Amino acid sequence: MNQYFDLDQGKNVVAYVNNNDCSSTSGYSSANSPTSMTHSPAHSPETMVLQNEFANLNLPAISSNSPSPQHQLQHHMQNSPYHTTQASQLLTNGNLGMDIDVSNPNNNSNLTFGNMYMPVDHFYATPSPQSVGFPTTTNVVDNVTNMGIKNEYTAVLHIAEQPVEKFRFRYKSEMHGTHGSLNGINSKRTPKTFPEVILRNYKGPAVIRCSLFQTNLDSPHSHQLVVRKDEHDVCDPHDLHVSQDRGYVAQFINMGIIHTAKKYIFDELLKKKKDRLVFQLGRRELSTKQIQELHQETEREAKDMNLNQVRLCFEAFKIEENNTWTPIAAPVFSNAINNRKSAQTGELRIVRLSKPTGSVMGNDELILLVEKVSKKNIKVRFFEENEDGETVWEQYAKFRESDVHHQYAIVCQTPAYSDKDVEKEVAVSIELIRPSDDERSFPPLPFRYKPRDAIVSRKRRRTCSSFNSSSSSGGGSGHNSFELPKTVPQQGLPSVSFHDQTISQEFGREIHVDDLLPESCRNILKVNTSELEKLCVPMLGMLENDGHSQADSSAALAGTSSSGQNRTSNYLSEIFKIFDATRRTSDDEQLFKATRKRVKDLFTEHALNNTESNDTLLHEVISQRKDNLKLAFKMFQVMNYFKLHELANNVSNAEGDNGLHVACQQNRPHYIRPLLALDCSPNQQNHIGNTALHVAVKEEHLNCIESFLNGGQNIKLDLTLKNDDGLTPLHMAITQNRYDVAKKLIDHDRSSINVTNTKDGNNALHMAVLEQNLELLMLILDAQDVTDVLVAKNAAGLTPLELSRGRDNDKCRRVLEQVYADKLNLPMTWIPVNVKEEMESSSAEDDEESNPEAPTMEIKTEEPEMVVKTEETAMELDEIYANRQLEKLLNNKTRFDKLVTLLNEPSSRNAKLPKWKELAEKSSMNQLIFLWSNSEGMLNYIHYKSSKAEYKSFALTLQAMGLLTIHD
DNA sequence: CGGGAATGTAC
DNA sequence: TGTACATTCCC
Repeated sequence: MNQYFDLDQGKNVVAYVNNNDCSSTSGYSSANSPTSMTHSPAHSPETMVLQNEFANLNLPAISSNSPSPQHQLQHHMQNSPYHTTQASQLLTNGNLGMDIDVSNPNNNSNLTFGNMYMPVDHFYATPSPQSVGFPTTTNVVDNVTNMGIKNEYTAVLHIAEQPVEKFRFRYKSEMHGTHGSLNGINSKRTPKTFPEVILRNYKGPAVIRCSLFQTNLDSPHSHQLVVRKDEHDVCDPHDLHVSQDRGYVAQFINMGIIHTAKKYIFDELLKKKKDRLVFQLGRRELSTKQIQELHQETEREAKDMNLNQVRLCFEAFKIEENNTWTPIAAPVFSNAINNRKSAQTGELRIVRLSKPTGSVMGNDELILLVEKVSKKNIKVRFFEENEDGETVWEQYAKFRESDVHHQYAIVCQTPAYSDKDVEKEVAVSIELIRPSDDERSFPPLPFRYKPRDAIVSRKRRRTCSSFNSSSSSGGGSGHNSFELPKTVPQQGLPSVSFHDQTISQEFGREIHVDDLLPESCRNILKVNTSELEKLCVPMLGMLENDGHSQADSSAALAGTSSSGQNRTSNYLSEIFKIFDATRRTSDDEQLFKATRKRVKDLFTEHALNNTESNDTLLHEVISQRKDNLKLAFKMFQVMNYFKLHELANNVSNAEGDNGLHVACQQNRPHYIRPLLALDCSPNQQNHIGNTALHVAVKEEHLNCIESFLNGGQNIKLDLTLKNDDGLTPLHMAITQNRYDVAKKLIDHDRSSINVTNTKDGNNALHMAVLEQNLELLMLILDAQDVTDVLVAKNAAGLTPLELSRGRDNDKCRRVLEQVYADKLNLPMTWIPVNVKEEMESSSAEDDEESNPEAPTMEIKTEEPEMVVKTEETAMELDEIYANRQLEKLLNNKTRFDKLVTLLNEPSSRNAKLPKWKELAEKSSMNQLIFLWSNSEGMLNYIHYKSSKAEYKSFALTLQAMGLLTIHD
């Protein structure tokens, strides 16, 4: 009667019993319309079958089974009050007869699992001939003391493998095609595991049943637990036969969960409950009253059933000789299975932060992009843990419900950090918490609190404090080596041109200003100051009368002039005047020192008066709206002359920018080398963590980048510095898909490719993969010793290769797989000049958008050196090129078909030999020829099954035969 | 397979 | 009419 089949295709320990085919296939179907439910189940076709099938079902009273520990626990936690109440009620009522009280207001679960196997139920509810005698079964030890309250089965069901915690429930309309199955919690790609139970303490054959239950009630769930069986989804319950020789293990394989649509919840639930009751009652028809009560109960349950959470119920039965099913163990329930797609139960994840840093003071606006959350049920937790993983600090971000945007973004304000006076950045973590189930996002994202000082005092320290120190040194007592040049420069004569002087002498080398200046500017410095002054005056606005003495000038300068521009020009003019005067009387060391101090003070004073921006003269001179080379270089000259390097070195404005930042922002590369020579630090990070190089990259000012990188050997550029977005300049270049920029950076310092960003832990290679930028990918792979980059894992624990597999990123994946496979460092510049045109023409024919990685040709023309390769490399390039062409060929149906036709033609060498066979021979695949009947087979082999070597060889052979490029 | 988006429905 | 959530559809 029962049909059996092995879930595991015959070799598994258990057999699947399809015991209610009919009822289950229609169980959830929408065809099962509301109206069909009005039928009395007793007369519905499904039930008829059920009845026939289980006509002899017997539920013998298992006298006196006190609950197993598991059982007890279960009920203790879930409905113990009811259980006892119900049981005693049944006992005391004594006249229940056929009627089970299904309307017990106490609890929705009148028909709980627990109680349905209680002898009292059976005693009163199933007075069928078979039941009346209820012989104690041989396998169940009867140690009743108090019927109905203490049940005990000796046999015990044990869950050996829980189901996964999260699983996508699918609607019925989604059930075509194969989707994932409900795996065990320990399941991996290989080996897979499945929910599994073991029946212990029992001898003889038994059946283990698995069905879908609600999580809060001991009642079936309206969703369907289905197993795919020849085109049909068979609904729960699912029964598996177990026996001693199989170790009593039941593994439930290949199950899916169907999300019952709202409108069918009631119907499905009612149906399940009816079926269940009928089964328990030994298959007799239900009385009208029973049905009525079932309806009411179902209505209640359906109203607030958790549709996103289910659990599995496992039961064990013994099939008696008369084909009655006797429970032999207390039912057990799996952990909850959550609907992966629901915002209420799905995984929490922070996809991205708007910025990875904030002030210790808190209240910074932070935007989190997140996976589906519900605004009423989400928190953002900031926390800090010590080495032992103990939480030492936590705070929640502030936001309102309306700050949760469309379930996918949260705009919140950072909490203040516990210690507002930290000296260094503090690394903390951020996670999402869903209060309803205490689910957390994983992994936590790093966030850095920046010291108050970093913002405020960087401003003060760098600008003001350096000024302060200089003014406080007013006594003239040198406290700093800069201030006491042992030798006063003797060249301070008007006739001495700037380019005779050297700067950066500390470096033990000489940089001639000449070298640094653009051709066009050189003779500027030859003009004397008064001429120069004339030149700059019109640009800066009129100078005040030069009647000020040095003593009173500062008041006048700082004074009331309304425009900042004007003030600047006043200061400049004053400084220049001093400069000129000093140069004329340069012999006096004392005078030089005094003058130097005077200049410095003016410089400082000017910046301090720029209360808004804190810009220094240097900043202003560099960043004028209209670039004024003469003025700027004059400024450099002054600073150099007076040895004011420390001013240039670390003076930053309110934004934390030094002169280099400004130059890069304004795209004025000609200032970069002079500034570097003046010790303006290239590694200084402004208030958002950007170095000047970051700025140049961000603005894509190539010339600036170049100037930087060519700054000279003594300039120690640190390419590993990360800005507040957690990115190095290289990372930014990749994000911006700037091959040219990235190349310059990598050429300058290869080691910088190993740096991971602090945003998501990706390194340059990861990022190139994400950008799907093959050129960049190759560029990075080309760097020597890329092993580290290849194996580095990002925050999500993925290597670049794994990352490339994640998405539709075929090209990158293939390249990476190749590289990983044979640890061959592919040359990055892979397209030799001689094939460029060909590439261009053939790729032009490809649909452009499907070819985002199509090489950008300008890159190659811009970088002629990259295509200059040794012969050896050229070979490799050929190979790569051929591989790539072949790939294109195989992927393009039109061309593929053409090639098939072409190769089916007879060989030119031998009319009896088709071209494809010739090809196979030449590419050393003659042993495989028997596999194919024509060229198509061979091409498919090459496309999908060939080894790398075969593929390569085939590509080269095809190329040699001139067949690699086929045009439409 | 999973991810994502379009479409539908109820407030 | 707009929003959130449900359902279906699609790659």
